Amino acid sequence: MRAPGAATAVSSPTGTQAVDRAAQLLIEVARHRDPVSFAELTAASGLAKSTMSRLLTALERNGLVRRDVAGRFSPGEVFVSYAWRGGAEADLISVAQPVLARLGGETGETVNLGVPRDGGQVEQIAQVDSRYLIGGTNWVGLAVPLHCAALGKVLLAFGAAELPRGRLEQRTERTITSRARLAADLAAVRERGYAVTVEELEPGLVAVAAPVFADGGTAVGALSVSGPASRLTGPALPAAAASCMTAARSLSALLGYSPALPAPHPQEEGAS
Amino acid sequence: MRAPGAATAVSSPTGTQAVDRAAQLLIEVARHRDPVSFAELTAASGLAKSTMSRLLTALERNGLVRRDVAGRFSPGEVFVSYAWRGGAEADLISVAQPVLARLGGETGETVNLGVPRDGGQVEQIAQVDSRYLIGGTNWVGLAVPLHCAALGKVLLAFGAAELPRGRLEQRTERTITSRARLAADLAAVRERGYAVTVEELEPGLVAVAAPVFADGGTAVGALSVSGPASRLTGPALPAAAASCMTAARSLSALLGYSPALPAPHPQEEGAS
DNA sequence: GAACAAGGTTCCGTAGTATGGAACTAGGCA
DNA sequence: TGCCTAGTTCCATACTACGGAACCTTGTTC
Repeated sequence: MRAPGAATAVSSPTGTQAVDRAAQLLIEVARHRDPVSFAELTAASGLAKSTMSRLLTALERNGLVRRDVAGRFSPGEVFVSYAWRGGAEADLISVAQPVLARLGGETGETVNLGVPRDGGQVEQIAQVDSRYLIGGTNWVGLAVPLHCAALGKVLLAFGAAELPRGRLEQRTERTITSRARLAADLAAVRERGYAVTVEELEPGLVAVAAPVFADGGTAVGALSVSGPASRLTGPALPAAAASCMTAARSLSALLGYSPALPAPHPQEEGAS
Repeated sequence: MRAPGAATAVSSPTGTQAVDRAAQLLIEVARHRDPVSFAELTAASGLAKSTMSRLLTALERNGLVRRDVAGRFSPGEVFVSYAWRGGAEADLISVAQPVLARLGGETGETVNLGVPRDGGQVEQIAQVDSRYLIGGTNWVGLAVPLHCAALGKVLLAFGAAELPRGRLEQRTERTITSRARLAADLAAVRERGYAVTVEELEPGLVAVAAPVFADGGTAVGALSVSGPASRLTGPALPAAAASCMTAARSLSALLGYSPALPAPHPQEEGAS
């Protein structure tokens, strides 16, 4: 049990070497979009072939990974079953909660996590309330049109949602209802990295939002900071946006997104 | 390291005791719809508290489980990230492939795996071809209306899809276009456990389909056997249906569905 | 068609690591 | 305040996981 050529001495006096190694293996497999080969895993972990073989066999026996005919590994039934079970949204909320709370603490404004819904809408699935007396009411469960919400614009800009056909509803006099103007706005969103809506959804309501990426660079949701136009004005707006982007990046990192790899240009073809 | 009171002697000379135990723990957590408590896990596994504590800490450290404020455990970021990444469909296909192959071998007819799609359609995502010269062409990627496909009827009957608004398209003269008649048919589907379409989608095409449940009893897809009306007639039809149901049950079991628990009545309120 | 190479599995002696009991700590309750 | 439940840390023990080497299987080269 000497570890002479081990890649990095983990220096963990935890008493769970085997489990840790197996867990890392599992993560490696789960992270990859395509099946991973035995050799790749061996190289990545720096473990002996024999150890790899034992660990992978154990994971396979338990249904945590599967081995295709070519001998490459993908996530097993346990993962597939989990994904189809549909409980992932509830778990996303609790993964996100601490991040939301911190963003709320920083800005003092209403914070929301939004995900795309069928029918060209975005639904708020988690919220932290404003610390002010005047602020957002409870929006959890509420779905609003994509084109006039900061959350929605982010989802559109980063390819997490598509605009429905038909006319764009004019919620206020400042709502963008021209697809051309919206496309230009979305380009700006991609450029800046965040979206802004100023009284486009409701008079007096201002919001900023930033994208949340899952592993692999897919945008899966967005984080927003909303408040009354009276407070979110002047320098407060970009400040809130900066906090929002930082929080969104933290959440993305929690979901395994490594910003190092691709580039924040997931969707070039524009929105629908 | 004696295992005196161990629940069941695993009798595994595999050399991966710790990993196996951790894997079982992880599965236990992933299977449950609600967070699981430390005590429940200890009881379920029969392990010592100290061992549990170490294993759970290791899993938590690696992001495979999370611990909420009450100390209960849910699947961790690795699972959440996997689920949102969207690769689960590709994995479902490969999990299902062996089951499809066996069903194809048994019946000789075209076998398909279908999942619900937006817009009231069902898409075939995997297929095994008929062994006959006349049989289904390649339907993978093809989406058809729910109400006139056996796969679609199953999805409707078991709550995996909803009928879209608007008129039901009349594909053939035998297509069911009355919502009342369809509802009656769906009730029969629930009763029998499988759906049948006789020339309702295309003249000469007969199909049977049975539901696939994921862990927790949610219907996530359906398995079908299709062939020309000339072959799938008389006793061949219920025979194919029986094989189809058996295969669907196998696949459900692979996905962690335990038929023992609830009851095959996931949706009482009818379709849409 | 035989020798070779690559990729994985099995075997095996070793000692490091995981083990369970007990002691310990932290809350909740009366 | 003291008891009780729930979980973590400590520790000596010996079992389990370790890595190297031999072995097997499959595909490739000449």
